[in-house]
Amino acid sequence: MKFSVSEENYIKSIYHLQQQGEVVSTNDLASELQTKAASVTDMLKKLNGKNLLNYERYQGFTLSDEGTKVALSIVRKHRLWEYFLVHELEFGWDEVHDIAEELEHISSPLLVEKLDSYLSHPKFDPHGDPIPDINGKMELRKQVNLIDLPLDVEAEVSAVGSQSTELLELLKHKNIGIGTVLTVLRKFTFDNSLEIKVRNFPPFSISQQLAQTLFLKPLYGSTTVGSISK
Amino acid sequence: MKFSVSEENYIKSIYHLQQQGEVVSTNDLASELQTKAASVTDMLKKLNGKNLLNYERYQGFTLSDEGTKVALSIVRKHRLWEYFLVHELEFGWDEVHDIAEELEHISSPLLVEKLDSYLSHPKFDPHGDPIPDINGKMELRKQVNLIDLPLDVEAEVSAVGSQSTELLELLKHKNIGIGTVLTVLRKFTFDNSLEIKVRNFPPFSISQQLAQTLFLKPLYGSTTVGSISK
DNA sequence: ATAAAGGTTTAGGTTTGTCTAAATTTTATT
DNA sequence: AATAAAATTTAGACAAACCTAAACCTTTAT
Repeated sequence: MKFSVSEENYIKSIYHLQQQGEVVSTNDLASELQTKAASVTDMLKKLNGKNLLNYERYQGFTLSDEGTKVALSIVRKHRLWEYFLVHELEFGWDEVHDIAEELEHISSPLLVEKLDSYLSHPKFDPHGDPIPDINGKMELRKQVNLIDLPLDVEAEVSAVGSQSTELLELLKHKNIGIGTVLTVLRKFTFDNSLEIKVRNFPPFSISQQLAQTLFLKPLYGSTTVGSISK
Repeated sequence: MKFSVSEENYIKSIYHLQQQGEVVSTNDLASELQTKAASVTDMLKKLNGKNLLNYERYQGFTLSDEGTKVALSIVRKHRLWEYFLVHELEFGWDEVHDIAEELEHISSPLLVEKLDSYLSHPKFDPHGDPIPDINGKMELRKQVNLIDLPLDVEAEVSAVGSQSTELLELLKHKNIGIGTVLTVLRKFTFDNSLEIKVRNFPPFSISQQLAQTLFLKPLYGSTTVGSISK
């Protein structure tokens, strides 16, 4: 079955919101998509009619198994293209999101599989997010939020919680990226800022807001986890 | 300035029709785009309003300089992507047209330039068509239609006049592709069929219809030719 | 030169995806 | 438990891109 760009964007956003809290609300989706609640309701009816949603009016909604499958295939395309843009075309990891947002709607399934082979089946995109395989399965990194990382434990930055230009600019300034290995030296309760240490750099501090967007993998540990595929 | 996918498709089709005869008609464009004449008129008004056309009602139309610039940038993207699909992703040259038709609408100019560098600035796409550079300039092959090729002259197939599946299927069967070197042994006036010879194959015959779709470059000879760029 | 034929445009309508404003349902408060 | 507040849905409109049918030019043929 084929879907419009608009339908695909709704499906993908619902998927992402579901990662946070079980059920998704009309208003949350509207603000995620920069649109109005009334427009969301219209689209929900349409997607529900195609059996992509579990939807009861006024009660919130989630993706059906079928909807999840569609979402995962879009996420797969998005992350494979991001990988291509960064590792082949030499884009910066902070420049690729908008382009991948367009490329993810190219419809050829054969293209996706050829791209995947060409890139040697990467498991994670340049932001550290896992790339679903053709059946929707992906590796799950045992990730810890930097806020929760114990003192003096070495860990590798594996994902960032947002793609905003502002965040990526700050990370670039502080020389932090996917793969950076660091340890927390001190935590200050006054403002929840952290003093951290990166190899070859003097210690420096980062704010609570920044720490909350960084996810790390304590050195060693990764598991494969199932998902929808029927 | 940004254009919708629909606008871009109209611009590209007008460009291609102009390659054949000077001025383009509403009906020709409608049949090229598989749509109705009335829809074409609607879009013509829109494109004319954006100064992309030279248009007088009932009198046919052509692309303005600005319109030509837009067309060339779309053609550039289409042909670069085709090159990528065939030479990097290992698609067959007969499988890439529809995918490139989608990819050509991805808007990032930086992406196009990075792709061009990545591919080492190719001058011709897998069908033998020239790829415009960033200023719209492209090489022009001194091409001869197979019908017009003199007897016993060695020439290399450099372009095919259509992308129809039927044609490509037949070419595959006869082992003819871009780069194939052949000579014409005889011409039969009864049905205008040709007896041709390809190295390492016994001579075989091809029909007038097929010969008309093949363009060749007599061995050696290519020129750079200017185009819109102001 | 004029009528028929053919091509083009206009008029009015449809679908998709959006919107505002009003109505309805749920939730939160007292 | 009743009502105020907040969230959601419905109703009615709009723009883009398409359509059919009718009107309008241009070309062609007699």
